[in-house]
Amino acid sequence: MKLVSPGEAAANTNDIPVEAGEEFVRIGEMAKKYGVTLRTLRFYEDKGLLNPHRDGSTRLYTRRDKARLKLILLGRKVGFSLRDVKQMMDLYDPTGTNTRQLRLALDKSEKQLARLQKQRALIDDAINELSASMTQVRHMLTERTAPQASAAG
Amino acid sequence: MKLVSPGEAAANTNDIPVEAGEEFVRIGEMAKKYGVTLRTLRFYEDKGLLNPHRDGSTRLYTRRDKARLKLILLGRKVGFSLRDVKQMMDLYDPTGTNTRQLRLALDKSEKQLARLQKQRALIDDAINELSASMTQVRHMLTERTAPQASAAG
DNA sequence: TATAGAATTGACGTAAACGTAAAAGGTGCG
DNA sequence: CGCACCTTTTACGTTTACGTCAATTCTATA
Repeated sequence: MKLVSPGEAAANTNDIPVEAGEEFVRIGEMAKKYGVTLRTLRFYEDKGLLNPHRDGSTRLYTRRDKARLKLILLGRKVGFSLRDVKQMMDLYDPTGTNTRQLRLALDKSEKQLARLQKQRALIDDAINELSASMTQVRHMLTERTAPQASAAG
Repeated sequence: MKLVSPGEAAANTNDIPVEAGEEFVRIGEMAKKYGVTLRTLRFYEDKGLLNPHRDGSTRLYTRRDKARLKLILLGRKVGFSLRDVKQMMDLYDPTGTNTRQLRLALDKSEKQLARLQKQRALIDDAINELSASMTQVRHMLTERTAPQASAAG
């Protein structure tokens, strides 16, 4: 199988397919296009999140893989683990309504949303405590008075 | 060295010191009092954050150790690493004004505050994105129409 | 004394998401 | 032809803060 001519923004010596319908991309361009490393793409594949075609041993990514990768990255952005993402994607059925998949996604999303809100609360707490102790420390730095138990060992 | 009579809220078979001035506490009570595990206390010691006395091989914690532990827990609460905490505590000098220590603490605190605020921003982003995609999914679940690229694989 | 509970050290395991090195195969360009 | 790149697989390393045994010892109490 032979690939076609070099693409647009490619720093690739090898051939790159940017032709018509079948759009094959190799790992290098794929990585650049989505701001991930080669290692990451191979890792995702190893975890069953991606399944690029092969030309011999060379990975060839299609827009299907791109869509999946987008989902993975979105999932990670909102705090899902790769396992969660995989679990949701594994339910995908191109022939159905994907009700089960959607329900699972919604379920996980609700839980994740709760986690995120809890996290935000924790961070707010931390910010407040930290600010308070910073005030303390500043006092101790300006006034040379009685030391509180704020930054001493 | 012999310890004294059992303490207040102790489920301890062994002796526990709750006498006058010198207040020695063993690892079990220490852990309960601060809501950490034995493993944690030993770990902190291993990392040089705590230095309890010893009765033979038995660790004996004083209020000095309690103060340090409080600081460690506060540090962790606001997101400092144990290394940071140690670095700050190592500068403690009971004979001086601890200016260096305080400055370092303030410095680290400012950076940590920035990190926390960045984190909060990220979490807010995540919450927004997640909420949006949840809305999408809900739509897809109620209407059986054209599937967007939101939860499909 | 037997037993239960507390303590000790040592050392491997865990989680997540890759990083990084190694050793090697393919390929176009000059 | 050979170099410069791209790619491959394998596999150990990293980070942080402990968890989880395991084997052993110490002590007090029944």
